[in-house]
Amino acid sequence: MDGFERRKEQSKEDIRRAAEELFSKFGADKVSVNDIARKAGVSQATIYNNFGSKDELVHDYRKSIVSNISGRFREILVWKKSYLEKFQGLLQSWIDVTDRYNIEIERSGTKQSPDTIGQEIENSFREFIKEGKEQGNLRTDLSEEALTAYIKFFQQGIANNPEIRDRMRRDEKLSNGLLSLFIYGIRGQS
Amino acid sequence: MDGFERRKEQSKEDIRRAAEELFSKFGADKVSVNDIARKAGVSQATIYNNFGSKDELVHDYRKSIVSNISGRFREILVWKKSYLEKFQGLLQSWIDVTDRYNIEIERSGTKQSPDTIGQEIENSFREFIKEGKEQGNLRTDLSEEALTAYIKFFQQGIANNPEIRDRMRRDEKLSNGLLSLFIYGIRGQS
Amino acid sequence: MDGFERRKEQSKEDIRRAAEELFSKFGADKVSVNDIARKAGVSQATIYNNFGSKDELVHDYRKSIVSNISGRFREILVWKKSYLEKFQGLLQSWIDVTDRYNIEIERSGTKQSPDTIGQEIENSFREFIKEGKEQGNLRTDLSEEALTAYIKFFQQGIANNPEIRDRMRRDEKLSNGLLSLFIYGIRGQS
Amino acid sequence: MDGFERRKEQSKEDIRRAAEELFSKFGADKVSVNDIARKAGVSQATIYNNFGSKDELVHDYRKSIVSNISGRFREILVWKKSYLEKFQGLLQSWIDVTDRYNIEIERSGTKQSPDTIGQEIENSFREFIKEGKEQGNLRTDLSEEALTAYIKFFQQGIANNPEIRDRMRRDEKLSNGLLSLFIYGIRGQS
DNA sequence: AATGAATGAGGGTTCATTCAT
DNA sequence: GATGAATGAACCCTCATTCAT
Repeated sequence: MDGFERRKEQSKEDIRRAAEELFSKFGADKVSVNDIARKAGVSQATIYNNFGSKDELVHDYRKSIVSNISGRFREILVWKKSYLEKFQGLLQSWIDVTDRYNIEIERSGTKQSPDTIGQEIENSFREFIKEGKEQGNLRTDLSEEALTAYIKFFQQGIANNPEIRDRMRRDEKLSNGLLSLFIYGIRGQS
Repeated sequence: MDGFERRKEQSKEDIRRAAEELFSKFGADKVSVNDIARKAGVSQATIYNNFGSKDELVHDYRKSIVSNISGRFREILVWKKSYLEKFQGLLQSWIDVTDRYNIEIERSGTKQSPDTIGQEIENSFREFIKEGKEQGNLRTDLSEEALTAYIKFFQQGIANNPEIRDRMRRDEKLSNGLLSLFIYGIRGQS
Repeated sequence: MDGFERRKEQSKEDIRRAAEELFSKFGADKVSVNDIARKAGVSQATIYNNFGSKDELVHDYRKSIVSNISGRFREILVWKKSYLEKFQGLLQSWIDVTDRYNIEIERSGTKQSPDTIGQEIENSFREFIKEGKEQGNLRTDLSEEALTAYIKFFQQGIANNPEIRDRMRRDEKLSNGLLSLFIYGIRGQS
Repeated sequence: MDGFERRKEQSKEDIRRAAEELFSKFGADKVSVNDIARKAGVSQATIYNNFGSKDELVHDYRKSIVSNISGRFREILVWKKSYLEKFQGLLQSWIDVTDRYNIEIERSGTKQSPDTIGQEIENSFREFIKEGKEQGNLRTDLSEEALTAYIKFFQQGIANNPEIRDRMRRDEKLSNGLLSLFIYGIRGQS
């Protein structure tokens, strides 16, 4: 990659970074192309040269999240550890990614592109659930559907509540408590 | 209240109703003041005379949700039924309200007002948890904080996933499955 | 019409007038909404309030031309005068309208709306041709198609050549010459 | 001409060709420099290196039309054929060129350069008219001005109405009809 | 000499808000 | 008190043009 390409990649990366920061802070809807341009130190036109449209920029942003998550999750799923430890790993990964991107769980019902992020997570967890059931780590009396929804609630809950994420990081008791709740429910281990 | 004031209240109520319908259908961001005015059959200016700004109209909308929820929850909390039945009642209420208002979980980081809706729900549940612990219906080994977060995840999960709400309504197994998961977690009843 | 409506109509008429002047001078493509707004002494938004889009404003402009022409032509077609005098009348009308609007003959082949102006003129002339043939004022050895095209060339020729229009107005000899050419062609009266 | 210059000329010719194709298809206004660059397989900057500005490129395009027409016309004017046949030849040439370049008749009032194409045609025809008058093929009772305008109307009529050109090519009767009209006018040969 | 990248100026359009009546 | 009309600021996007390499 010579000087030219480096410069282009530099700009593109600057834009990406600026977009990431702003999108994650305020949500893509609230961020204008102008905002991003200012933050990246380029003109609006440069953004269009590099990404074509705001939509594509948002797309790129979401794709980068997905790829980030996918990578982390794939790694964890092959860990040689206990099911619980893996689950903790997934949760921690999820918290990290969520924190970084301040992911918005997209509302369905709009004409937006499908929620690729949620989809990716769901797929990963689905595999995890199958494994858990097979290995006797999960209840077998419930449908995959119910388990998926349950896990989804957790995952989204973490995504949507930064203040809880915050407290989890500082307060291990809360972290463990939630994990325990997840595993044993509100009734607790008998 | 004389004729004038009655008419004024009439307009105000029309606006409120129009706003509610549109906000709940498309989200406050996607609805313009003009949209509301047309739907309410008044001029935009009338909206400003009555509410001062769009922000205040949104505020009003959110407050009406809160008061709606509060009422329902207060009723349920004094039911003479089992803890579980009450919980089911709360959940159902929450689903109903969520469906009606298509509640958006507000993101922090913006200059918006604090998430009054979530706050209200949280308060109600906090009381419910206290009661549950006292009556031995909930694990006592976990902090109120953890339990609150857990319940919040559930509540938001239902709010944010209309397709799951939908399936719950049609498929009692899923509904019961999720309730069971909530109560006993993924490990299941021992 | 009270003060309110008058004000609105005032603005709308101002905008129309400004648009007409600019469109006719530079062509709709070269005129921006901002140009019109400045000339009309209103904000761009006002134009959108009144016309919805630039396209509709252009539409309105073209429709007003058509209706202007139509009226004039209809009047002339019922004149109790000789065929030639009528033709002169039509031509003069056409020159006047063309001068006022500096009509662009739209290029076919683009996705623009059909050339309603040309269409209207053509219709009027078609009727005129039929009458001329019936009354023995026009050659009957030629197809209506050929005659229509011939007349169209004349009409467009006048539209597209302001400098000729100009000279025609000042120099009756040219005017009569062209009329004679139209009637007897380059060979001349035998 | 060494390798460098040859390559430069190559680029320049590529650009010209691309511009011609696009201008003639969509009109100079609707074609962006980028469009041309992509089609020519060069960078936008190369276009500026070779032509200085888009305006000059348009200029160049129009000049090439003029030179094309001029050449054809000059050839025809020295034909050893009847006046009518020559006229037919001119007309046919004009149709061909018009079809190839999809010539736009420029509107006055803009800051564009004068209509060089029309000017060139006019000059050619002026000569032709002089010849026609001298040889008794044209009426002598009319000013050169009127005759020129008459011919111009025809020429522009053909340029501006592709659908008529089309029908002329397929339907010899229309073609002959128009020629006859041109020669004998609407009154017809006595 | 050719290029990839960047840009300023301007395009059409929307919207929350204000103001004269 | 309600309204019709008007508006400034912002939004996304395009394009002719320039400049470092």
